[in-house]
Amino acid sequence: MPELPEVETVVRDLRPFLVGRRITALRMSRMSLRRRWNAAWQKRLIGRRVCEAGRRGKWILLHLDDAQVLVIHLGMTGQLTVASADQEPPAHTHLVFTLDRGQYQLRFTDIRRFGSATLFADPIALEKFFVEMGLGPEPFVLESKYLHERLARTSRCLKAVLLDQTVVAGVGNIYADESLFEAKLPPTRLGRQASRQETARLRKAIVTVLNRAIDRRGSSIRNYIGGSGLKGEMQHEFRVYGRAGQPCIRCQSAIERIRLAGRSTHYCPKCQFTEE
DNA sequence: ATAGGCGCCTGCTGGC
DNA sequence: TGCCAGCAGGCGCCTA
Repeated sequence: MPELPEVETVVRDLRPFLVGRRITALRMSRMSLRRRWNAAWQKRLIGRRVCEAGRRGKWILLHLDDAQVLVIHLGMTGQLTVASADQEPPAHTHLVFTLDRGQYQLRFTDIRRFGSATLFADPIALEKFFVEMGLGPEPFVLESKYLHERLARTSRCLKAVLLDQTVVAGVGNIYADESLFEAKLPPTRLGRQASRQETARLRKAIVTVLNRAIDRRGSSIRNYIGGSGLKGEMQHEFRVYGRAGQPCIRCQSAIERIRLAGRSTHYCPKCQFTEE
């Protein structure tokens, strides 16, 4: 579910509630998450104060006062929220952090359990983790020259490349489709067939689409909610995602849906295939 | 080395 | 009404 705009919204929502707060207790479910939660981490977290909330790609970073970093990935159905302790946590809540005197809780809920929670000793260990997985640059500092180099050496289609977190961090299935529409490029075009001009258009489109989605607090299709429990509004402004059969907003052609890179892919068969 | 496919999970929807 | 297939915003691992 959550791509960069949703994760950014969660972080922005959580920041004022979390920064300066101390973790005084931690309760966890027996269900394992994708990256298995280590029971020994409990001891390392109690008594720590949150000093910063950040994001890298789709990863949420909670920096603690002793340099440890609690890293959370929302997978497909993850929710990270701060809520009053007197309201019952929803089903599938796997981690509950009591804050300060217990009036508020930080909760990690994840129906499908594709998400994860990991604790790193310090920012250096975290950086090593990102380097080892080859996490690509943030879209907002993505350079067209770099993107063109990455595209030039692959025979995968543009859709597959955009989903690859080692090329650019944070784009997922929705915003890949929306970015390709914005750039007027076919999702099926091979990476190495993309010209410099098209690459520049694509880079710009990604930034435009992600910023618009952040302004709308992300997309809530089924499970997504922000850090304060509020839904996003971007789903009302999709131009291709989930619009198969409906008219293109630019040329009225029916939006098509195919399977690409194992994912449902939406595009306009006319204006994304017309040479600029 | 690269690219495609499957598995991991649960819940919901639509067709029969 | 009930059942079952198919689908869902992600990623890691395996194989060819």
